[in-house]
Amino acid sequence: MKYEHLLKQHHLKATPQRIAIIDLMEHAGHISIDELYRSIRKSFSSISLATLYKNIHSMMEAALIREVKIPGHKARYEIEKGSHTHILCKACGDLKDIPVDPVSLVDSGGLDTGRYQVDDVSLLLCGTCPECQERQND
Amino acid sequence: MKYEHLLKQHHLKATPQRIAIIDLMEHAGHISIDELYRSIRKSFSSISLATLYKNIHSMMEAALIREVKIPGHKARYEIEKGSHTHILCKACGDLKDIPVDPVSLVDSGGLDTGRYQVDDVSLLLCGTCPECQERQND
DNA sequence: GTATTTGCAAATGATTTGCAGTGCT
DNA sequence: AGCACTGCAAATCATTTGCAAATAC
Repeated sequence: MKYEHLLKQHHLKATPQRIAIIDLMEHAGHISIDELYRSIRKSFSSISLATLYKNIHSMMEAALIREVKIPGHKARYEIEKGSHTHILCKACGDLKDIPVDPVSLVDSGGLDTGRYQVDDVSLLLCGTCPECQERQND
Repeated sequence: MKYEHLLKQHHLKATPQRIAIIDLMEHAGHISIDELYRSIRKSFSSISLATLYKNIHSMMEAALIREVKIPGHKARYEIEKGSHTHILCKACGDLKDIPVDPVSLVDSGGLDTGRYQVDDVSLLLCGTCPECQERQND
């Protein structure tokens, strides 16, 4: 199983609980703790919230997943997969990825970062998705 | 008093508590609820945490302040003053503004936002500040 | 004068912790 | 076998709420 390998790469034991977490996260894209809890219980009814929290924590330490924080929303989590941009619909709350590397955008924009050594950039666009735009025209 | 005017512009009553909150926020730049609470009590010892929460909430609704969320940190709040960029030092947690408008950066970068209607952009750089870089060279 | 705001205390919600038992490697 | 992980319950921390008294306009 591929997730087993992914976990071991990051020096974490491959428990069924962790595999289920990664599996759901992979398919949901971005997911909050309580969405994760509700979904995971459908296939793994004995899992506890504490286990979820502990694993989210250790997987973040191991840099296997990443926390995405958005004003006005709960934190969501995504599998770490290189620098990309997020776009949020303020109306329906949907969050999507855009395959644009913010690092190169900042570099090409010639942004002056003073004497800071910058190693990570996050970019979030907020607006209205096509579906919600239509809905608002009623 | 200028803050009184600012509050009324946003249709909020100018109470001493609110003026003190804005005053501190203006000077601190970005501040979390509990930093705010600890600081504000020095000059306004009777203020309650509930009042702080209620006011942060109404000032956000009135778009007088803005919430800044950062992975691994508590939310901080800043006075709303046009689009700008944030830079965070991972080592000391210090957060600064950079006078660069992310909207124009995105526009000039020709980023494809599909059929989204984008009206707000936030950009966060993470790295190490000059002071912490030196400290790490010991 | 009226509607809003404040501060308290209690309620709720979110996250963390300790520990005994279980399971991965 | 040994150490890390799980699940439970309890502890802690963060935020919200209800309400009576105070205050802005």
